[in-house]
Amino acid sequence: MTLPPSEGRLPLPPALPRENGRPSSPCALCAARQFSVCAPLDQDSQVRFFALATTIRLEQRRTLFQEGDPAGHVFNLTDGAVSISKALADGRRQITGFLLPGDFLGLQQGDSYAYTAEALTPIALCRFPIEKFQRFLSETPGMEHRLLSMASNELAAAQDQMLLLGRKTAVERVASFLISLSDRHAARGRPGSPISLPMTRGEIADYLGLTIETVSRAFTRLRKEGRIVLDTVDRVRFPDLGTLREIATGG
Amino acid sequence: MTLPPSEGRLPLPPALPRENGRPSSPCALCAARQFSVCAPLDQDSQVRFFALATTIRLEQRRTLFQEGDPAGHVFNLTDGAVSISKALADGRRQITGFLLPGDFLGLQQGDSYAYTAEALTPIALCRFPIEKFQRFLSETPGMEHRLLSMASNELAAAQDQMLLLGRKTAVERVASFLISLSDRHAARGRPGSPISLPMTRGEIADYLGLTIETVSRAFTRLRKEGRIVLDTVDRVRFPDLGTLREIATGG
DNA sequence: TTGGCTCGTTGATTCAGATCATAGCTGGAA
DNA sequence: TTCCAGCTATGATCTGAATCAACGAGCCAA
Repeated sequence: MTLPPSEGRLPLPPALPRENGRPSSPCALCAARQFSVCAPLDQDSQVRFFALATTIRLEQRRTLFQEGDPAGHVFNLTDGAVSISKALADGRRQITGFLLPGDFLGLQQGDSYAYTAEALTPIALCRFPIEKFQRFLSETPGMEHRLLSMASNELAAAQDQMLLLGRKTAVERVASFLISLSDRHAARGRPGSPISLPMTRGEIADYLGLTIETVSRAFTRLRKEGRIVLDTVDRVRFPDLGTLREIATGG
Repeated sequence: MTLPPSEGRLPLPPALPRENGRPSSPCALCAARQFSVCAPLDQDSQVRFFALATTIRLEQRRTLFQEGDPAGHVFNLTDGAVSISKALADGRRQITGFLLPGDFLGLQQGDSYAYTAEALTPIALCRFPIEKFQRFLSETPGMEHRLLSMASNELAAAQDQMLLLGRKTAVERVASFLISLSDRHAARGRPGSPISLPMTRGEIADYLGLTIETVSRAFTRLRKEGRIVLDTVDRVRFPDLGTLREIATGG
């Protein structure tokens, strides 16, 4: 699966004077900023915050960190898409979330990561040493509030996903997945249709608690019933979001 | 299902001078305090915090609030057990969590509750008007930090539950459920075995994404294999937590 | 150009859990 | 004490999704 370089995704920020170092503040150029943890910071705080960060890039399919690794950093995704997942000893895997620019990773209790994070596309992130991040949190009014608000949203999304995994049929799951991706694009001010799918059918299956074959059959059925149009295998249009939303919610 | 009054649960706090009003500070007597959002507060802050609260009791099987209700309050559970759930239009229901004393409810974005909360047993709670609670949060250092830490824990638990719902077999789900209840009891300094189950088989089924019959069969199988002992239908002993834990994690 | 990957789709068959049906148990009400 | 309603357990059957299998398309490397 190859993504068109300039379609359906936020552009990578332009190369910076001290890429992989500590440029003064490229935040002004960061397309993810307004959706990130750093959104409420004033100019001065933003500079202080960014000074703690190292900007990182990672190629598609690479692992950012693994479940069980000692947790030394937290991350703010600025470009690309990431999956976070947990696995059982025998290899069964559940993807618990797909992250988009502005999403935050690594917030954990304890001293090791509770899940694995992998790049679905080439990604860019701000990486913060966890102690510096914690200190900044406690010194900067509004930051914990912002993180709490983001965590609340994540918790609500997690509950929706539990309803999906526990009680929805295969077609309802796929419809819900597409709707929620579309909504997240729209919430970031980008078109909700068409959207590109940066993940494979196998990754969608691991997210929805299904197999590859069942996901494929659900796509086929939605396509034959006219609920979706597959321009390519990784590009979906929604002729009738309303009906799709009804399917997704079991209406 | 009747729970023995003084076994397996924290005792209800003794009747207070102004029950259902605003007593000065019974927090000293509150068995849930050290596990609650209020744990890190000093004596003075605790009194100010409690002054915002109304103490509430609710009978078994009553609804505290419903998905979609306008959200005016947040709650701190001090005694008993609560289920939180979401439902689809046709009645399919997913219980997303069982809350124990010290757990916090109602934290939500937007102006309505995103889930339904029901009393599994007679319960006692501290109820806070949401604006007063928010104001206290912003005025009291450490409170948002504490809530963020609680939300992180909930998020980690939610991810575990997604792995369960997406990828575990029926027996693994029931074993995981029992282990996690046992662990939560132990974390509160109470015995991890035997434990009482304040919920019906139907509620366990709605929590595990199964049917009543499948939950019942899984209990029977675990019992016949010697992994659990059912003293009564709502009281479980664990002769071998190690093996049960292995079953739960797919080992 | 060819060969060998991976990925996605589709068909045939199997199976874990859902559904349907029945019966025993328990606790509260009369 | 009896009765009844709700809960739990268990057997029989059904079914949605998993598994097993085959194949075509796209892509890269030789």
